[in-house]
Amino acid sequence: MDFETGRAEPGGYALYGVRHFDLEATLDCGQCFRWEKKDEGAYEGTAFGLRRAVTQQGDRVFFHRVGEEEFYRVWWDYFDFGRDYGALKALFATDPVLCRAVDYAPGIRVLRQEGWETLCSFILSQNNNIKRIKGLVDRLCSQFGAPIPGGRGFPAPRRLAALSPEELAPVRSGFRAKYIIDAARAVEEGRVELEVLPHLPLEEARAMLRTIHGVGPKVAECALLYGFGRAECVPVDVWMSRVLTRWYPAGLPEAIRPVAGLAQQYLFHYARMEGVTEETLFS
DNA sequence: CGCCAGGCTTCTA
DNA sequence: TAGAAGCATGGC
Repeated sequence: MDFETGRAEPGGYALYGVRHFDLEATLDCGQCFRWEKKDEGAYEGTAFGLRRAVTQQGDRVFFHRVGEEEFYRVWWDYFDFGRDYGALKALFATDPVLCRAVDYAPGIRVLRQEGWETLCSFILSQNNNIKRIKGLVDRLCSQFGAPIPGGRGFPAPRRLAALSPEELAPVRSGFRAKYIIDAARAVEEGRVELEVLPHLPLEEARAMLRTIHGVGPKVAECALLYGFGRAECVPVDVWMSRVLTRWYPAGLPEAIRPVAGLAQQYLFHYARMEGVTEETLFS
């Protein structure tokens, strides 16, 4: 397990002896869009209808205004504590390129986010950068999400299915508005069953998601990996495409394929590291 | 196949 | 500081 002890303390729930966990790298590597770093260094965000703050100092992670019950019901899963990242990284260490990528950002974890929110967020993400995606998700929630203590939750499919593109215009999502509406209607009408996506044979899960207008291969892989727990899914953007072409022309090693999506997260972050150009990276 | 569509951020001159 | 590039998908 990736922490030694957890205990309720005044004001929240604390983990001690946390390993393979870098809050900043995890929340800032393009997999989630509803967390912001506050001035005091805390990350404040919303997931599963809960607005919370999390801080990390070394190997201590503190969940503000969280009790033990909520930690194990919500945040344990969200931060992927059910997975042994020590074992994962031992596997990745067998591959020289992955070894370097993991060393570059050893505390990255792949979050287990809510499926519907993840699907919508990655529909909005297409042809966009992280800063703008955060703005779009924020406006979508503040205008259509149900009130929760301290903010708004992510709008339910039923709420969005009833909207027209004109009503979604204040979100300023451009041509993606009609995609969000189709996704919401697909869920409402039962054309897409979110509950089965974690268990369906992978090709069927992909095909089901791609019946939604505006969901292509990249968005489908993102939703399955980040929102439906499908660790074998690999979103291939322009950076991952370069990584795969240069270092894995025959594909990722067999042993890594069941967790290829997690490998992807380290490789993607490494490939995009600051100050590195295509020439230095691929020389 | 190639091009364009919202709109915004980031990169480049 | 202006202008260009980039982004993922679908429609033509």
